[in-house]
Amino acid sequence: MQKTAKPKKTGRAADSVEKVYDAVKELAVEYRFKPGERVNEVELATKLGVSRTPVREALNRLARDGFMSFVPNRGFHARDITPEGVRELYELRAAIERAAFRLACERGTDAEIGETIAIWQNNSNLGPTTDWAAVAEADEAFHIAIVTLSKNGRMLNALEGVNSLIRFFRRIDLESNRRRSGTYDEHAAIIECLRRRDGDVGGELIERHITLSSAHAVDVTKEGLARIFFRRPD
Amino acid sequence: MQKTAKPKKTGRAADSVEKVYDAVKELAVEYRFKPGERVNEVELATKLGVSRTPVREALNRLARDGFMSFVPNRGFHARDITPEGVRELYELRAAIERAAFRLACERGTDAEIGETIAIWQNNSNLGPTTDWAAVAEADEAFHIAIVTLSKNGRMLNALEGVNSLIRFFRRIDLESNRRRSGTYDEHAAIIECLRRRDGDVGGELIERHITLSSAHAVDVTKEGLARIFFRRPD
DNA sequence: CAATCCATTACTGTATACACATTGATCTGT
DNA sequence: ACAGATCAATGTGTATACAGTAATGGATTG
Repeated sequence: MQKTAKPKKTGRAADSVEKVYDAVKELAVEYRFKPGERVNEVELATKLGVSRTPVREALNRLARDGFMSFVPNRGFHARDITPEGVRELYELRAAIERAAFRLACERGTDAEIGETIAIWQNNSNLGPTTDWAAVAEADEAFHIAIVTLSKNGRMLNALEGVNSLIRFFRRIDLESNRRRSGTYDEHAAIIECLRRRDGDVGGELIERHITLSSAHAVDVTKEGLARIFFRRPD
Repeated sequence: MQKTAKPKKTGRAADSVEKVYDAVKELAVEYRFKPGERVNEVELATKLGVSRTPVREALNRLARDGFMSFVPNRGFHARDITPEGVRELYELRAAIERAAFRLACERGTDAEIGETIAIWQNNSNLGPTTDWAAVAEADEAFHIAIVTLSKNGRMLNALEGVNSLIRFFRRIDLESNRRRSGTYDEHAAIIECLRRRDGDVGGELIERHITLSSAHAVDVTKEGLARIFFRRPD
């Protein structure tokens, strides 16, 4: 009997909430829900092959993550999309990453810093490409790597939450002409500060690096709206 | 028929989750659950007069807030208490407040800044007191007021989450001799920077102000442990 | 024709039932 | 006495039922 073929004969799933959470989070990250739209629990439950109970538990989690708003007797509604919201997220990200960079310079071992630099050098060898999803993924990984060096799991956790909330916009931002050019040099300068363990200068650099993106909040929001409403429903 | 006596004749509560969330969060904030202890769903549900369904929904929210950890098939467990965890929270708080202070200096109107200063002056007129809960509350309000001026709701939200996670320790910290003395002067210096809209200097001050507390993480954790395990069960 | 009212439909909120997993105490063989 | 097996008791995970609330659409009225 193959293991992957059948989900075993298990009478109980026992991890439905996690599965629903991951699936719905993915939908929410990509704005598959229209902004402000009510999320129908039975529909979602049916589509995912579970009952409403685990769906509601997952939605409660997602609400605390910032992906859903909840109105009593009116259920869960997908997050909105506004320039202010995007700007605020970028500003929070900048705050976390600046502080984390300074801690990383204090706490990262030589080996860890060297490893981080090596990974960046490999990833930046992508050369010219049009796979923006891959570029965005590498960018996110770069920033995560630095915050990991801060040895502050709470900051890392908070950053991951923010990242999932802005991922949709970050991709748009990186695709735009404005950011494409500068990103490499900015990362290079940040990496150089990390090598020198210059937390003050590097912290300022990374803060500005991110703030530059927050300045485009209006543009990426417009483009995001277009993608949400013009894409094929699939 | 009195209104408060009976919860009306309503057949459905319709806000059980909110009530449970608030009640259990209060317990978690004050460490009424022993660190790591499994939270018994039926027991909690019975005590609160509801069924397990809203209890589990509330616990799922609290898990995302950082008050509970969740292990499949083993339910929800109360958060741990460790010096590293406390330190990490203070560091995250410092990161948010520093950035928010700079934004507050840019974005707060003269009226808002004046109002914030006035509130602080009033609150600092408490004089010598031993009502540490009130002192801690005023302290938290002071910091919240500044972050509010940043006009960044996401930062404010994140800070409120962190605040609820460290409130237990903050009170201990403020009660200790170490912090009691310096706090007033530090706040005064920060307020003066806000008046001058000096975001850079004030940001550094507030960051250091908070980092000073993070340096006591080990001490407040020890004292916290003692209070958790030695207090009367009530 | 527009606005309002009302009945019907659709959806949410909570309780309960039951299957499965874990836990821990008792038993067994050595 | 003790490590491992066994089994009952406890507790979690999900589905379902039902009560109550909002949303919808058509009839009614000005």
